[in-house]
Amino acid sequence: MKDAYFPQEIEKKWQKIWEEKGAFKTPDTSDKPKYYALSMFPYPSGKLHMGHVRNYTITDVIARFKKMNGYNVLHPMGWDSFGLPAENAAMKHGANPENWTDENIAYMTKQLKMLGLSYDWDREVTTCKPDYYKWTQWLFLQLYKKGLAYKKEAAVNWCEECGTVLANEQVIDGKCWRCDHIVEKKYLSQWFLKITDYAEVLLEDLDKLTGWGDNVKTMQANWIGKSEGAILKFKVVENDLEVPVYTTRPDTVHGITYLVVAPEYKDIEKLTTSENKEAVEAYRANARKMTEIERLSTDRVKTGVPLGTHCINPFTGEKFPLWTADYALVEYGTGAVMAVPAHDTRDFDFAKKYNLPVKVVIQNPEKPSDCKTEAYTEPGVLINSNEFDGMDNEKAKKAITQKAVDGGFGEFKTQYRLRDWLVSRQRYWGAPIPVVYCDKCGIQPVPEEQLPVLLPKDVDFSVVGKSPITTSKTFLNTTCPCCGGPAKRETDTMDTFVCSSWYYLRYSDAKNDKMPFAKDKVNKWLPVDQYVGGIEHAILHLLYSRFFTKALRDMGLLDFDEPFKNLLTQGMVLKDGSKMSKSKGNTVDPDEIFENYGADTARLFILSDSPPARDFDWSDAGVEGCYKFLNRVWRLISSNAEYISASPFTLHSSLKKDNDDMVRLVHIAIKGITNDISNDFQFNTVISKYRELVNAIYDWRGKKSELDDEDKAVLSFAILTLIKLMSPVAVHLTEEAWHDLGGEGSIHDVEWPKWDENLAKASSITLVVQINGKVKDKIEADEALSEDELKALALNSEKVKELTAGKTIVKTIVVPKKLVNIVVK
RNA sequence: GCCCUGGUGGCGGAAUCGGUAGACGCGUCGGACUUAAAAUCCGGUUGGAGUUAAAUCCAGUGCCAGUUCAAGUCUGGCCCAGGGCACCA
Repeated sequence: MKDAYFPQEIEKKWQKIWEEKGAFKTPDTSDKPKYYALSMFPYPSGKLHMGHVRNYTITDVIARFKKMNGYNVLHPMGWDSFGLPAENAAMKHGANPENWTDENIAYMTKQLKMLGLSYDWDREVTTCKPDYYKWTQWLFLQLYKKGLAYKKEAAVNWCEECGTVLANEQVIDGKCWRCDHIVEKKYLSQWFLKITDYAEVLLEDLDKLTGWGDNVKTMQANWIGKSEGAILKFKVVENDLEVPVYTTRPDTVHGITYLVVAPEYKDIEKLTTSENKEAVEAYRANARKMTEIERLSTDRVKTGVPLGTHCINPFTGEKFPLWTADYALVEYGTGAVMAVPAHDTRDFDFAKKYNLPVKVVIQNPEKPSDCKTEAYTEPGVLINSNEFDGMDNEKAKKAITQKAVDGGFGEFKTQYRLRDWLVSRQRYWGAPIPVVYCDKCGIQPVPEEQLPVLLPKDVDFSVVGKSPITTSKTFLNTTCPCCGGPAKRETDTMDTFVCSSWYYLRYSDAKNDKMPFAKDKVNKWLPVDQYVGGIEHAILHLLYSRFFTKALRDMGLLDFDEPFKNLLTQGMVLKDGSKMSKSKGNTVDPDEIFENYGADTARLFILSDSPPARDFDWSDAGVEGCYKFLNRVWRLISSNAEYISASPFTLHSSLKKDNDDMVRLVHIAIKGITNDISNDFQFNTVISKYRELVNAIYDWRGKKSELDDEDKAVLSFAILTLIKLMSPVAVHLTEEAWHDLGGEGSIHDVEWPKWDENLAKASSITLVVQINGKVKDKIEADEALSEDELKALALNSEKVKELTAGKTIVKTIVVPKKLVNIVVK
C-alpha cells in the first residue's frame, strides 16, 4: 500500500473498474427487499453546481448504506431536459436546443461519474428524447380521454420575456418564476389539466405522508386552500337577475350593508344603471390597466364605484346597493362578495371610505364592540339577527345556511384556492401537445399509433413574438384522423413540469417501448422510499407528481396513491452567507474541487458541517480540513497495513484492558453511526464519529511499540470496521484500502458491520453525583452496582460529605447506571 | 394578518427517555519536530471570579414565568430571524 494518498489516481482507477464491471446495475428480480432512493433529476444547464453535489451525495450515501444492509437498491439518474434555457441558448448562439442539451448532458454525466455516484445508468431517462416524450404525449391523451385535459379560454398568466403563458404555481409574487419579469393577464385559449378534481384527495392524503416534513405539507395545504362556507343568492331589485356570493361567514348575513362584484364580473353590464354606466366603465378600464401586483397589494387604499342597482337580503328584506370594487376577485368563488363591514376588515375599510353603514350582528357578550373604529372578527354571539339572536356564531353558520337551503336561496359550499394546471406553452423546446384541429371535426387527439408527434427540425429560432415551432414548413399541416381532410397541428408544447411529473415511474421500466412502464414493475419499485431534493419544489413538482400518480391510479395504470413515501428537502449551499449564484460571483466549481482534492473530499465535506435539511455554508478551510482528515485516515491504514489481516479472525473474550476498551469503542462507533444514518440521515454526526474513531485508534496505537497477536487482531478489527463504516462516503479511498489489505471483492458489496449491545458501551460507568441538581462529583463505578450501592458510593464521596456537612438530606434520587442526586436543606 | 421552521461559544454545529451543556470540526493561542517553511504531532480555547500554578466557586442554551429532586429538552406568555401563503370573502 502506498504511503501517500493520491485521490485523483485512485478515483479514476476505480471509476473505470466499476463501470466495466457494471457494479451498480439493479436487477428487477431479487430475493432481497427493494429500496428506491431517488434524487430530483437535474436540468442539464451546463455544469453541476454545489447544490447538485449535495443532493446527489446525500442520496448516494443512502443508497449505498441500504445496499450494504441487504436491500436491492434502485438508484437511477436522468435529465429534465426540455425547457426554455435550451431555446434561449439556441437563439443567442445560433445553435439548436437539441445539440446544446446533448452537449450539456454529456459533460454533466462525466461530472456525475467523477463524483463516484452509484447510478444504474441503464435506466437513464432523458425527457427530451422521443422514446420518453412519446409516453408523455401518450399520458396526455389518456388524461384527455378521461376529461382531465381540456382546452378553454381564460384569463391566464403571460410572461412577455419568456413569450409564453405560465401556470399559477409558476408565478411568484406576480413575477415569472424563471426570469422575474412581471406577469400580465391575457385572455387566451389554453390547455389545462384538471388538478382541481383531485383537490380534496391531494389535501386529505397529506396526512398519509408521515415521511414528509410539516413545512412542505403545510405549503401544499395552503396552496390547495380549502375553505368551507356557503353560496347565498340575492335577487336584484331592478331586474330579474340573481347575484350569488360565496362566503365563509354566513353567520353575519344580517349585517350585510352592500354587495361587491369584481370589475370583470360577467353580468356587470346588466347590473349597471344607465346613469352609472360611464363611471363604471371608466373604473373597469382602469382595473384592466393595472398589473396583478398593483391590484393585489394589500396596503393599497380600496376603491370602487356604485352600479346603481340594489339587492334584497332574503333574511331581513332589507334593500342594499351593489358596487364594483377591485378587491373582489373574479376568479375566486363567484366573483361577488357580500359585504359586512362590522365583521370584515376589508369591508370595514371600504365602508368607512364611502360612508356605507356598519351594522353589528356578532358580539362578545363580555366585551361588546360597537365596531366604530374597527371590525370585530372574533367569535361571538349573534345579535340583530331575528330568530338567531343569542346563538353561538359557529352554530349560526350552519343554521343560517340551512335556512337558505330550505328557502331555495343558498347552499353549503366547499371552495378551493387551487386552480387547474395550465400546461400549454408557446415555445419550441417541449413535448408537442398531441392534438390536431380540423375545421369539420374540431379538436382531434392524435391516434396513439401515430405517437410520438416529433418536434420539427426545420425551425427558425430567431423569430420574435411567436413560437419558433410555427416557422416549420413540415409541422403545421396534417390530416384529420377523423375525416381524413386537411387539419392543423397544435403548435403549443407542454410545460416541462408535465415531463417531470412521471419520470420517477419510468425508471422502473426505462426501456419499455410498448408502454410508459409495465404495471408489475412500477408496482414493484414504487413508491419511492426516499426522495431527496430542494425545497423550491415543495409545491410545483411535488404537487403535480402527486396529482399524476392519483390520476394514473384511477386509470388503472398503477396501484399506489402516493409516489414519494419519504421526502428529504435538503438546504441550500451558501457561500459567505448567501446562496451561491453566478451573479453574486460566489460560486465554487465542483471540477476544481475534484481536481485539487478529489471526489471523496468533496463528498465528505458537503455532508460534514450541517444536517442535510439545513443550509450549508461552504468554506475553503472546511474542504481543506476534510482533505487532511482523509490523509490522516490513509496514513493510519498504510502505516499499519503490514499488521492488518483481512482474513477472518476471532477476538478472545478476555482481552487486555486497553484492547477491550478499543474493541468497545469500535462497537460504540458502529452503533452510533448506524443509528445516525437510520435516524433522519444525520451525516454531520456520522462524520464526527468517523473522526472520533480514527482519533481513538491513533491513541491506542500510539501507546504500543510492538504488537502481539491479540493487538494485531484488535487493530485489524478496528481498521477494517472503519473502512466499512466510511465506505458509503469515501467511496474510492475505502475501495483502494480494502483491495490493498487483501479484502475480497468490492468494499461496496460487503455487509454493513453489526454491533454487540454488550460491547457497545464503556466497561465502567461514570456516576454523576449531584447535590440539589448541580453536578458536584463524578465517580468511576462498576455498571453492575445496585441502586443502593450507587447511593452509598455517592454519599461516601469526600466532596459530598464536605458539602452536606451540617445539612439535612431530604431525599436521594438514583438513576440506575447514571446519576445520584442528593437533595439537602 | 395567518401558517411552518429555527434561535446553544469567535464560527459550523453536538447533546435517545428531562439526568455531566458545548461532542466533532473550523478558527485561534501555545508547544514539539525543522537551519527555515510546509506537512505532521501534542496541549489550551463559553464568560467571569480566584490562584505563582492549581484546586475551586459563580453565571450561562433568545426573553419572562411555571412544572420538577433535576429543564437546552416539558408547559404558558412574549421577542427575534428565515421561509411559505395572503384584499381567497
